[in-house]
Amino acid sequence: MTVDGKTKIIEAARKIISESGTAAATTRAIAREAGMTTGTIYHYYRSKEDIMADVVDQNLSVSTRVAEKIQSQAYDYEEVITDLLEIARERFRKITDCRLQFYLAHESMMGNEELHKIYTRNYDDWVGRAEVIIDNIYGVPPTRLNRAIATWMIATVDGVILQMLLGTKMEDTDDLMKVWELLIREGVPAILKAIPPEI
Amino acid sequence: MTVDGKTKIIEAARKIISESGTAAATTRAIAREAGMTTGTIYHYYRSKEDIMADVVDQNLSVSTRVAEKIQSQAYDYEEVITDLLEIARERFRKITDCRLQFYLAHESMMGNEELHKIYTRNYDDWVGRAEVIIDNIYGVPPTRLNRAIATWMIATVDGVILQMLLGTKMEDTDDLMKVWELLIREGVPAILKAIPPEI
Amino acid sequence: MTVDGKTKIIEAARKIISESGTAAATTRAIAREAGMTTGTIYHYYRSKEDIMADVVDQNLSVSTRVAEKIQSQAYDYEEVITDLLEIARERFRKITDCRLQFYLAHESMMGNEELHKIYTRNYDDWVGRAEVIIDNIYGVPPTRLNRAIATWMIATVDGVILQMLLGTKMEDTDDLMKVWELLIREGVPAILKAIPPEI
Amino acid sequence: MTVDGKTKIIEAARKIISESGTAAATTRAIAREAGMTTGTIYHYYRSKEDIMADVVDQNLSVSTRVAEKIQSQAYDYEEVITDLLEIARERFRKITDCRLQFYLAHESMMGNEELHKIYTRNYDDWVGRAEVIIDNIYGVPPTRLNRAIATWMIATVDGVILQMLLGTKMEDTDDLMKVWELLIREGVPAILKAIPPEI
DNA sequence: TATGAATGAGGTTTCATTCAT
DNA sequence: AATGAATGAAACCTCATTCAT
Repeated sequence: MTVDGKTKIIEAARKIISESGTAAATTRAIAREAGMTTGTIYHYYRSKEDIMADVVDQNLSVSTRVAEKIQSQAYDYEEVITDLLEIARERFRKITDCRLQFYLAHESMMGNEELHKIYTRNYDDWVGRAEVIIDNIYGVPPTRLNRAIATWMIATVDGVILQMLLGTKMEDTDDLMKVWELLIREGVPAILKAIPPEI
Repeated sequence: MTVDGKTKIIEAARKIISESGTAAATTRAIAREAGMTTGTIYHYYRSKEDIMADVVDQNLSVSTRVAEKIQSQAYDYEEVITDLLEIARERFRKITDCRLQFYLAHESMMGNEELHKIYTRNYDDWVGRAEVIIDNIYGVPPTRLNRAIATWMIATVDGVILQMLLGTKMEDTDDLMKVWELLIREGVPAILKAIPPEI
Repeated sequence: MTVDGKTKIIEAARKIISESGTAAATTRAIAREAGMTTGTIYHYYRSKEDIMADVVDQNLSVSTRVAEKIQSQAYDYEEVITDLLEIARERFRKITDCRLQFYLAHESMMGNEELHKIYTRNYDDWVGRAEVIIDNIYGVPPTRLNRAIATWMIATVDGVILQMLLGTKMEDTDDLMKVWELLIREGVPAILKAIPPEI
Repeated sequence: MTVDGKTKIIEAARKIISESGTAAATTRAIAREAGMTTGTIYHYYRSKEDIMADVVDQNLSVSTRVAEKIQSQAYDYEEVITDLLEIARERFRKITDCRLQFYLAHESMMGNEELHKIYTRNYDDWVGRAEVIIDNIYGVPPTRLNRAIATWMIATVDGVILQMLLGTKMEDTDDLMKVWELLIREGVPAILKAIPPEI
């Protein structure tokens, strides 16, 4: 079964962006990588923007699928912790996909309305899920700060990935994972316990 | 006292990038904003890359100055906490500068070698300082994970700012600040206490 | 009875040009409008130029049919006048067809050799017919200027239509028609009478 | 004194359009004709459309100047007739400029709003002037049809030029001019006289 | 110091046309 | 007959950089 044109184009674009950055992902380069001419690209897509939209879509759909996995289960403490660890490990491993994600974030910031909507929706979704998790697994009544805590939890992984992408010499991933686990197991409960009841 | 050429150019570039992103920062645009012509720019800088390097340098030096302030004091617990809170509040407030920083980070990620070096050096520096702080204020003997913890602390603020820049509907800053304080005061100590001594 | 391919193509091309101009009449657009693919078009026509030639041919053949109607009658003054009025009224009404005609004229003007030949032939024909009419209905012996007069008569209607197509705020069509009638009934005879016999 | 860039570009564009049609007036062709590179063109103009706008402007301003010449005088019959003859003769002679004018008319029809406004304004202006002339030189009281007559007078010259541009084998210009003169001197008065007073 | 015209490589996009199926 | 993927030349346009003045 031959791979169809759109797939080839998206794969090529992903590869180039991951390896050489956005600037290198010109239509000509994508065409070359995909083994076709620029003309052919426009047989499948109406503009470069459309190509990028598809690249994003595919990329975010992966992230979302991971997130969905969690919610579909009952909130068993150990299982959820394991999943949260897995999510981080997964993202650290597929640093390539993250690169794409940051490209898209950048585009979104630059005024791409379409992407902006997608991102707003997605972060809202992710933070919402994290909040539900916090509400349910720590065995304490929900507080007004739970959503802010959820925001920090999502943010913290993004921040680490940002550093990875920036190429900082980082502690080996194992140490980072250990701290992530400690943060979930010890840090968050400690924070929750410290929140005064009147809030 | 007349402002010299280099300064005018850097200021112009900063303004354009902050307001409209790196893509808008063409030599022509910078020249216009700086009140000179493209030709003149090349009297002060040999290439656009050199300009960008200076923009980053200046920008990061501001962040570094803030960080230095902390280290220059004795490690009084309350004072350091206050400073850490202030750093976050400051960054949330000056979201514009963060924008600039993020744009440059993007550039760096996407293959700009010069920027890459600068960023690597800076994050190394910041994480190092954070580590020293952790080593000193919590009254527990340093562990092998302290550097990883420092990494997460730097990362977490970056991640929140990323969400701000993406325009996500966020909790109000007050809540975010409260959680940040709780993380420093309660979360980190809890993590440190939980680290088994053999590590 | 199924409509054959060529007809479908020509109809599609006519529709597109009338509504959106020649620039919009790409092979892809024509194919879509005709309910076929670009490939199929090349079963019926060897090139786009051939398509355009047929479009013009059909369009002009309509105009010519109108013109022929006149000549096939005896030169009864009232009848001819009525017909001349009808021709103008008809053209003012079917402004859409004129649009097509004007677009094609533009193409011809701008270097399309094929179209150029067709137009030359057609105007020659029309002016010839107009000349015969002038020779016959006004009851004066033909003069050397009759052909030039015929040229102006053809031209004058074209010019008014040009203004209509340009969207100029025009007098209502009734007034224009009255003047056209006066021109035929009074203007032309006056001109003919004034031509000195020695010409 | 060296000719400046804009002038060179406009001259080049005019030359190409006049000689080879719009389709031939690509940016590359204009650049080559003007003795510069495409890049330089964009130093002076922001888009091809802007170039064309200047081409139009210059062109129409010539026509307008001619029209203005008439109105500034008292309405002496012989003088006005001479001027009207001169306008037609002038336009027939400078057929090159007319070519440009028709290009612009076409663009206007194709949806160029800017041009559309210019054309509407100009034709309004021209017809207005023609009406004033008719009102004043024929020594008959103005009728309701005078504006329609003015419209036809403007249109008729346009129509003849259209035929010229289409490359029809035309009567020699002398004959056409004679008929134009007869139309002004004999045709129009005859029409005016025939208009029933109640209108 | 400063100018700004000029360059030229490379960007995205369009489109008539071909050809294996 | 018909498809539609593929081609490739050419369109408009951008921009860092150079250079005579």
